[in-house]
Amino acid sequence: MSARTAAVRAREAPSTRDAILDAAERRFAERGFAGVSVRQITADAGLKNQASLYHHFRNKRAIYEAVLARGIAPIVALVTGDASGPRPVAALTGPDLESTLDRICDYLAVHPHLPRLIERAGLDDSRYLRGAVTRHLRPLYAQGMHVLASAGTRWTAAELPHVAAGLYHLIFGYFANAELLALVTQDDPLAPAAVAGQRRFMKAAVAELLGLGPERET
Amino acid sequence: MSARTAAVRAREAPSTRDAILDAAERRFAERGFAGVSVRQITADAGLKNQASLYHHFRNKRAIYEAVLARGIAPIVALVTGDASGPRPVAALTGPDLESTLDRICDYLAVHPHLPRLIERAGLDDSRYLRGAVTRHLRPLYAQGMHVLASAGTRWTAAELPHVAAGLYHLIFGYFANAELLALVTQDDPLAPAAVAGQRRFMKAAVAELLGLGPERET
Amino acid sequence: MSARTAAVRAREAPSTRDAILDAAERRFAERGFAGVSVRQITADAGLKNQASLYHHFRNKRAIYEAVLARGIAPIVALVTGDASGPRPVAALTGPDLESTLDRICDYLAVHPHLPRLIERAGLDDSRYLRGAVTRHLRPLYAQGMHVLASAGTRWTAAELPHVAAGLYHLIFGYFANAELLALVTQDDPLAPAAVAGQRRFMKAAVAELLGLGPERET
Amino acid sequence: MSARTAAVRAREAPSTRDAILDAAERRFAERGFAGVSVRQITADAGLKNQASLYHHFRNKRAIYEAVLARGIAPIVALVTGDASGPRPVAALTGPDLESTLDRICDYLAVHPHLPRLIERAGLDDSRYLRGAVTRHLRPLYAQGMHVLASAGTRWTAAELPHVAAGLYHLIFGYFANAELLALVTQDDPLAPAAVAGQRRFMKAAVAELLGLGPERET
DNA sequence: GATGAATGAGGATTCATTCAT
DNA sequence: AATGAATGAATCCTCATTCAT
Repeated sequence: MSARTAAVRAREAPSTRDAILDAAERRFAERGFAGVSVRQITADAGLKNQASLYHHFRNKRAIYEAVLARGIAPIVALVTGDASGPRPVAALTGPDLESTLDRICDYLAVHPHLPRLIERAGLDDSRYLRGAVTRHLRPLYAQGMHVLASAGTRWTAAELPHVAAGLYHLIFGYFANAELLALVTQDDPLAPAAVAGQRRFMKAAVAELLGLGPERET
Repeated sequence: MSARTAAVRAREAPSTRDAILDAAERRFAERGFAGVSVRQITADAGLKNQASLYHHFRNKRAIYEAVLARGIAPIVALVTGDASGPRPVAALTGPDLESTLDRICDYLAVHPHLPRLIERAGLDDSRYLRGAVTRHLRPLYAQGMHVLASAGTRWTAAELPHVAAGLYHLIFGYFANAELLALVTQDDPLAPAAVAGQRRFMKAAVAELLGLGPERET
Repeated sequence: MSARTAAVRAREAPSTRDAILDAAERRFAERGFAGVSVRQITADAGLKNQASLYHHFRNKRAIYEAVLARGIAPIVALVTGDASGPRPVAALTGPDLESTLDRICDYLAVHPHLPRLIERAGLDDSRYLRGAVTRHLRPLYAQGMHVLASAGTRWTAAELPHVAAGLYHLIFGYFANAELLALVTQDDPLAPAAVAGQRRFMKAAVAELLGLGPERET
Repeated sequence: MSARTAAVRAREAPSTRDAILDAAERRFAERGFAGVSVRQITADAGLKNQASLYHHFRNKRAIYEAVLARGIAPIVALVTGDASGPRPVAALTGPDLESTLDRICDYLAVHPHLPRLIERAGLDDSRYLRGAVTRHLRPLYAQGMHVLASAGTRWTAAELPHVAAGLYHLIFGYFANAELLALVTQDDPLAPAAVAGQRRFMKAAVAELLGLGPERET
């Protein structure tokens, strides 16, 4: 049932449920959980009545969690290299590093409200997302730490969490704060040229921080 | 009378207005603008009634803006070196860099909800904080860009905005997301040891990114 | 379904919406827009909660406007003779005049809060009812002027607006101010005898003012 | 004390108390008792704080009643011929009628918000102005009835109240509803020409209704 | 699966009023 | 006489949710 339903769903048009999630994702990213009303979501989803929404989700929080889960999953997959196995040590050391960063950058540039949503969730009172954290973020973190440790950077074990957090903010912060950045720089941070610039900077910075960049090898 | 009153006010009683701002600052940092009710703020501020609050602020947004202004100012001062003049090129190049980062780190570690508040504001629908941005953040950004440009880093002019954003996220992200980090790492990121670690990492990372670190001089 | 539903609605249950309008009409007539609280209206309408009301009307003003529209329409119809065409010149000249005044008098005596409501609306800050005026009152006025002009009274064109206003106040004022009148005269102005008296006076006065009364012909 | 205080007050500048009454009079006329806030009144009166107002009036209602009393008195005086004695039978019969109507018309044209205020008070829930009615309006009414009765009109005793009410509405309605009239006719009803027209119409109508007009003498 | 109606709780804000200064 | 601050109650309206259809 689960598999078949999913398959059917994937094919079969925006399916209301997805329309709700789409609308909610955009809204939650822009205004946060408390700043979005169920009414807005249903309206955006093309429903005429809020009651319809409760056919698909138990309550507002359930929508939020579904949005979060659906948004985080592909990003996690991006980092772990889609194969959710524990293999991708290379992803952070060899030439794979570059392609991983490229994929992340591509994805975030196209879905800038996802990092925004996630960053916001991180800032929110943590008891509201304990679930998502333990389910998605902690494994990701654990793996990242493992990779970092076995990659032979120059950082001590005690420093690794700081490195990890730093990389995370470096990469996600740009896209998450695109709107603010636009306001400050008066330039569109998601324009192709700007994204290209960010990609270059990001790669260089990551390489340098990890002590693996080409510049350091000379 | 006016002068004395002001002086008295500055010293003694939290003056209601400050109590409101204090309460609001904490709440807004934790839950965001939409997530905080005026009722909560007044209660936290020790007022018996919401109406009292409106004697000091026109509306909820005015409180928010006052909180933001009050919170951003000292941080801006920290970066610019208190003297708001255009002098602090050295702050990012010479030995002053270290002390500036130290001061920032110290301040953020003691007031971790301020970076959280600011980061949140950055994520919020920008039209709600256009004021704060143009008043506080843009000047700060302009100065940062100026300093970066004259500091002789290896980055091109086009890359500088990315560098600036990166530094910002690197430094503020850690403290802003302390609670999330605690959840993920199961360790207190604001414990002295952790802060010390972050300080070391931060300095090293900044030095490296700016191409001014001791390692790069060889 | 739509047609049948409408038909059903028209017959049975006060349909909530009408209950709201009924309650609001009475209240607004008694106390004016500002003097009535939404709470009172919902309570009078038999609703348990104010929120229910907002399912039928966008806000308090929308209720007010609906009440006004619903209240003015039949009165306009009364004056224009139901057929909203431009025919009713006779209504003010021939024997129809008497019957028109009779119908108006009958209607106002049964719904005394309608003239009260309308008079109140006229006194209120005009920007709040510009809509109702241009939609209902101006056409009515235009038609009245047309009839008056073609009725061959002794008044000049410049005097006609004053005549029209005078007739309006003469006819509606009595019923609108019934409560005040009761207080002053210590008699019920809506008692059958009193209404009959008013009917006689009204007819005589109108006839005289228009120069069409039987007394003047002798 | 009363006499001297009054004398002093009359001389001595707008005296706050009068400023409050002036502001309240305008506001109450425009929006009615419930539609005016104490804040607005104090602001209009040039006071910086609502508390100041309570130095001069016990509460909002006291202001309203003072405004009403102050506003009605001169109008009553106008009708009764200033000498508040029971003499003015002539005022409605002889040549004095014209001059009385002239004085009323002059006064109302200059103070159009007074009839508006009074008409509004008449429409309001009567229990709020029972005081004003019994103190000011009932005596006026009684006297009017007396005059009418002894003036020898063609109306029967039973019809006289209707005549009185009709005259009242005829005369006061025009000025009270000036704003509405302006909206409907798209002309300023208080412009000199319009007032002159109203004066002519009013005199003619009153004369006719009382059966005393020059036309009727033939 | 979708909708219209209803509802209790709570949202921000304003009300008239009082008190100490 | 005037003001700043405080307050309980009320304002209009929106919240998320449920139920019958």
